[in-house]
Amino acid sequence: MATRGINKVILIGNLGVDPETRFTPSGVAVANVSLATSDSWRDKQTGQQQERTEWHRVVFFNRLAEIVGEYLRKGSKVYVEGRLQTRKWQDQNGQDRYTTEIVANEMQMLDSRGGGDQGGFGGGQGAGFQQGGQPQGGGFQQGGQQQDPYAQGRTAPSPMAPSNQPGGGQAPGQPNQAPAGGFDNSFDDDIPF
Amino acid sequence: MATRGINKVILIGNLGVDPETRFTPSGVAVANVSLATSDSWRDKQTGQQQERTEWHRVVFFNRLAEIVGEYLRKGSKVYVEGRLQTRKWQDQNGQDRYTTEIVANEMQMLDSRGGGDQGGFGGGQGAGFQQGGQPQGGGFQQGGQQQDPYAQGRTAPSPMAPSNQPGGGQAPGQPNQAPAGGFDNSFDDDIPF
Amino acid sequence: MATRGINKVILIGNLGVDPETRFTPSGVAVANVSLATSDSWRDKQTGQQQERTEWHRVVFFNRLAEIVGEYLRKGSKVYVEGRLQTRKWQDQNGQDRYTTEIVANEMQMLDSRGGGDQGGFGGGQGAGFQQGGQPQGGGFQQGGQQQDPYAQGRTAPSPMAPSNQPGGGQAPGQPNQAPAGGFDNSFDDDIPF
Amino acid sequence: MATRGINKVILIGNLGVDPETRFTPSGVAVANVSLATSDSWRDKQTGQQQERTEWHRVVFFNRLAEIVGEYLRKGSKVYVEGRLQTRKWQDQNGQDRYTTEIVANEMQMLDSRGGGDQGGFGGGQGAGFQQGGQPQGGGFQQGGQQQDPYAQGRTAPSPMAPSNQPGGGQAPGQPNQAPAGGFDNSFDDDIPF
DNA sequence: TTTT
DNA sequence: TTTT
Repeated sequence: MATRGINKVILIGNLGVDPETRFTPSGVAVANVSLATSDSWRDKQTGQQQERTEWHRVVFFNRLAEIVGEYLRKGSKVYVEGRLQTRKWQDQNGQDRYTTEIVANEMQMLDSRGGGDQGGFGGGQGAGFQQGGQPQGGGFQQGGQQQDPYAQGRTAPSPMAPSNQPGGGQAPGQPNQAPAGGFDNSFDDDIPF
Repeated sequence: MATRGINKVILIGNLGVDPETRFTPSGVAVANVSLATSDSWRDKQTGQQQERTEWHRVVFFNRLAEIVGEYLRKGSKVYVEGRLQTRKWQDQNGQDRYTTEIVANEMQMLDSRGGGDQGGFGGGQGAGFQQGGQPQGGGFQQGGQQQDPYAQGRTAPSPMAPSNQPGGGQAPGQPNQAPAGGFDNSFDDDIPF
Repeated sequence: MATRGINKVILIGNLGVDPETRFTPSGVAVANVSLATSDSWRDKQTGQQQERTEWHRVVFFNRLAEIVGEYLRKGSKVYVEGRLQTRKWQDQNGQDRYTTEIVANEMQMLDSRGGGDQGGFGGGQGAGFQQGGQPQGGGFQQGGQQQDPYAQGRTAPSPMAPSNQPGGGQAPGQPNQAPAGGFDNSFDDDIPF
Repeated sequence: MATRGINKVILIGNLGVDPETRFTPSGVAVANVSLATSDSWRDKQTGQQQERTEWHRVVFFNRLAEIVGEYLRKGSKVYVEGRLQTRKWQDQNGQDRYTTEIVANEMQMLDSRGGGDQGGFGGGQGAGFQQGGQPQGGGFQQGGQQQDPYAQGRTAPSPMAPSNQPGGGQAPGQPNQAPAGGFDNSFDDDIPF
């Protein structure tokens, strides 16, 4: 009921890839999104126009995750409100790694027609959705240490849906959209997202 | 002048340790702070009271950094507004690592007497400070890849801010963020902050 | 379930007077608060230090209202998050008037000991509270036109708890904390709050 | 330089009418905009779908005002960040009136093609603009009491106070907010904006 | 009407 | 590592 301190993030940006939606074993929908925000400014020294893009890893749960999976696409412009959360996980060498995500509790689509590079969007201009309770996701994401380095942005299971199978990849039969097994992911050992 | 997208963070929390303030070779003040925000809620299943603390790495530049270094202490309660920024750096194995920070552009002290466990605070209740321009810090923090795993929260130079201490850390006179050879930091190889 | 557009206000300030808490006929707790935020800056022309205080009318409902009534006092420092809402009402000449309020959905006490000029505060430093659902207050505040010019900050019934008594003043027997009947309020006919 | 307290508003909505841009006698550009945000929810009692639109009066100064005047149109979808400010003015009976506005310091266009019902928009998807200093507008809007009831929503009827009167409105060519002599404005005596 |  |  109570909250001590404020932890609030507000983003407006575009999806870098299609959302990855999956379900936890307990049936909770989870969607991961990579969101770009860009700053541009003129360098005072050189007078050059500068631009930097910041990529944000955003996680949605429950109904919000389903809406994200259904309506958002690569390129979609969205408003996201949420809170910062840093997860700890271990890479394949057993070393601790940290990934900071925005756990969304509100989302608004800012495109007229879904914005992405794919059609079939049913929403209008600026449809918005909220998520009630705090600590979403059935608590499984509050977890401390996770053994799974795989994450959004790769064709690999997400850390949000950890699976400790040795050979890497997704155990068959799991309600996960990620492609299964047998692929070499050694190239991205250190990539947190 | 222009900004595409919104990237905004609002935090109210307490400092976990005293701020680390230093100056870049070009004379820009930089302060690092570790800020805790806590959520508490009652678990619906067990009825148990739950609490989770989230730690945020916050970076201040210029005048804001000086104020932080002067007035904030471990335990201080502050309001911080800023933007999210993920830095890439390499650990000693040459592997890419990422650290997400809040680059502050506004700060307000929310203690009556500095709040920390140390006295000597000159501020009153709720003194506030803002920072004008965007991309602060002379641009050096916009950098892409950094070689330096050292960070705030350790008695070691931060990647943001090399310090010239003799006994380990940064070699004197080295105007860069690279780790100075010869000191043992193996204990924190994987700690991004 | 859906929201179109974003309407968000974030305030940190001090109460100008004790909160006014009352209950609607249907039993919903309502608290009104007058919150001050101040800007200070140096005038570029004259070099003079300038200060301006902005007063905000904040409304709390349900549990949040009860907490406000119990723990906040004149002088208390609080964080408030909510949405803007403009109410229309009619003055005694039947002319339309408008009052803009912040309908709070989150509140955090930022004092160590309640901060106000009155004791008996049970909270600690930074106790926080949220309110779940949107459109709070049982919907009665969504109302269009209200006949009641009385408002917070006066010893008079609030527009939030409208009562259409002809002679002005509070009808006896209503579950309202405001002082009842027989007082002259003609002097503030045009004051919206 | 300092700010005591936080006074922040974040809106995403659509313009109800074309912006009204003008210049103060000292040459400061000022743009007024009426922005709609809508909430929709399902009534718990009746199960009926409910919707409410909130209208916000937003003021832009300087460069931001010029951009608004040039690129925004009725229907445009925008992100606005600013602070709340309540102005006091007197109606023709000498009675004090109050109008609450959002003084914008950041604006982002969220349409692909300006969104409004008029073409000619040069911006892309999500062009953003900020305004540096605080107290914008040359200080004239910080004023305490203003004698001038004229505001946005005249020359062009505001959605808040629509009046399609032919003879009313602002005298043409008058590039300021001062009351135009000898014109009948009795019809909107009580309209604060 | 607050706060510094 | 903070705070309650």
